[in-house]
Amino acid sequence: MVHREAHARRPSIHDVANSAGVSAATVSKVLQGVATVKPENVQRVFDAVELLGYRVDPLASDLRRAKRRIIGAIVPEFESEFFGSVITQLERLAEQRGYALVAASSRESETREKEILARMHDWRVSGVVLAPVRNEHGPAAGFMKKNGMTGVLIDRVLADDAFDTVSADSVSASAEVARELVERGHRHILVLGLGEQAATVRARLDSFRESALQLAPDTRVDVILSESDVEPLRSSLRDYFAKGERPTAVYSLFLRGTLVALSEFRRRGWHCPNDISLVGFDDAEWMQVTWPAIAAVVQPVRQIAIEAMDVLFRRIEGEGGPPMARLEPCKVLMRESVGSPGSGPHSGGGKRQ
Amino acid sequence: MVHREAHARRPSIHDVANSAGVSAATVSKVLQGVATVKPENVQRVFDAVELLGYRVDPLASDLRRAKRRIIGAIVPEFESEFFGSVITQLERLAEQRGYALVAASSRESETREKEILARMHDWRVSGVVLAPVRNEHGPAAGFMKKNGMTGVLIDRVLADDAFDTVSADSVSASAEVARELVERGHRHILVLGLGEQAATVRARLDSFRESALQLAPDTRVDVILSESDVEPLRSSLRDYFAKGERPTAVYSLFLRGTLVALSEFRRRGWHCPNDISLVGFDDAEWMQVTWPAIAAVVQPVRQIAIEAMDVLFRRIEGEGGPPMARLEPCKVLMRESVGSPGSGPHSGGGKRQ
DNA sequence: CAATATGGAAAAATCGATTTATCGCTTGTT
DNA sequence: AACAAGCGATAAATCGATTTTTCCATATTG
Repeated sequence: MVHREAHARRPSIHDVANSAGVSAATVSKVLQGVATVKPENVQRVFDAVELLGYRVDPLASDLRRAKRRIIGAIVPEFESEFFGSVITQLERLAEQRGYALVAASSRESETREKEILARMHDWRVSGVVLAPVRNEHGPAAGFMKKNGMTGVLIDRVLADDAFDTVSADSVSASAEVARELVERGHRHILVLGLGEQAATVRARLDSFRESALQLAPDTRVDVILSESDVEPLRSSLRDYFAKGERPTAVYSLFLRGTLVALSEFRRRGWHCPNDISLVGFDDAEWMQVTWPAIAAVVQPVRQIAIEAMDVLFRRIEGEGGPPMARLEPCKVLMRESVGSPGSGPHSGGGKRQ
Repeated sequence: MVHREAHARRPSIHDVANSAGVSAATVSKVLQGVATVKPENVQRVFDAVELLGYRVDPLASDLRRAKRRIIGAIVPEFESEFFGSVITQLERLAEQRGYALVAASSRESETREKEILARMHDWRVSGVVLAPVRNEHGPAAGFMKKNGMTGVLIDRVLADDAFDTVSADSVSASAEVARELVERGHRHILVLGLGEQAATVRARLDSFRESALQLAPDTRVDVILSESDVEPLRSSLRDYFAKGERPTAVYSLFLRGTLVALSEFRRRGWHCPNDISLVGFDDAEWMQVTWPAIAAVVQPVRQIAIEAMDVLFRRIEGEGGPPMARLEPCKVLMRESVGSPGSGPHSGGGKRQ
């Protein structure tokens, strides 16, 4: 009985109107809950909707309404746990407000980032949550500003004078990591960072160094800045160790750095935490099950998403005022990969001189 | 000079028409490359487009065209590397064909899966790539069939009589894992599977068992089927070991199982591969850098995405014929977590009796 | 009882495009 | 010179909704 409907055209509001014996305008009003419709007609419309299995076409609807109930989200990649959960949370929050989330990945390219943004502008999205590849000054942000788009920048950003920003308070977290390491006796620490996002990385770095030096002025902090690709990173690290450098701890400011550090340790036969300690910025599910469990700074993903959506919707609803820069606190989980220096075979034997 | 444009309404095709001194129809034709327009007018239109910064509204355009150039993608979660790359690839392929990809996550809920599908139907997407939470017989697939949507099912599916399917050839891969383990001397193997996706898991299991028994009839294959949540899985595994079971190898059919197995080993002080060997279905970036590197079955993500999009677009373009079921070959990477049994302290001491 | 107010619904305009039908003008044919 | 054909372009219809305007009854008022 329902069979022949399978391939028929979907019913439009006019089909419903015909079936109910009223005008399309009345159907629209009923579905939007306008009160000035006779109860009898309301019933007829609902019956017709039921009978035909009608559902409004949100895109056609939005076309007339001028603003589209779509939020765009742009992240550098889908593959990571972090951005994966960011998208999940944003999706949840957008849907809660009756908006659809359209997600896209810039694949770590600023050019693509701008193209995607242009496409979202074509789609007339109501707002955009952008996790920029690099920082808040990229071409994408420029595009948004130029075209008067409303948007929020998250993650790899500092305070900005054009957009609201929400990010993890990696500065405080880095200070805390410094404290944890120094208190355990580490005085020679290597920090791994991404060279591309100058300002944010610098902030973390400065915070880390300052905090470490304040607690123990004789602390030596080495820094390797690299790209996100595995290979260049790996070779910088290899060169560094080949020079004979023997830090007692490594703090990686990004996930892939943690991974590469770990694999370099492995290649050299060093074990955490006996030979060297390791802390990574950004947590991952595997870190707590490997041996040793890897210490990590956990970003408040959920909170970042909530705040971002919150401020975004306030702007969409027309709230004015200067851009706000939110920093959400991180949690620092000191797991087994961190210990005191000097207990392992390698650091015991050949102390840095 | 561009300042006051910032907050103005976006130019429509009529604005371009006015500016160029032609009709909207002509503008449309020029932008679509229809040849029957005087070169002079073509130029005027392009100039006006340039001047106003006009871009077509793809949604309004699609409204008239009847079919929308949108592909929907539904995956159980965004957080995993696997589905993350699936989405990335699908996005790439859709864009290549001039379509936009709209991705959503079902968050491992069949109810939500169906709701999302309904929403995509509301959006009048041209096609859907669905990675079902459970299998090809869920309510979502039913919905698609009932509403005559064109779609491809991927990942957790077997051949289906209503939809094209593309998935990793986990059956052959499982047989290969069985061979690798048996050849190394393993005769007591524990397999961890997800209980929810009965058919697919059963297929892998049967293939594994059959292959193992054929090579060594005295092989014992234990099975634990669990949900995807960490805790129930962990406790089943714990109970199993508490009973005194001492398999020499574990083959986990899903990523989280691998993770949990690893953490249980750790808790008990067992090391891979000396005390027990471990192979996981599904590879992850961290697996090759931890110690030991974890052996894994690598799914052909890229190939799955390519084939899925390929058949999807053929169907969109109207190609008929019976549904096809594609299986893409996996790669089995035997890393350090796999060895021969009987060399480690625990298995050497208390052999299973 | 005529004039006005009002409630409810239909008709028409609109959103931003595409597509079809139509029209005016030039050119070619006889 | 008259008519058909063809080219280019425009007007109008359309997609599926929402919103504004109009309209017809009935109810209220003077």
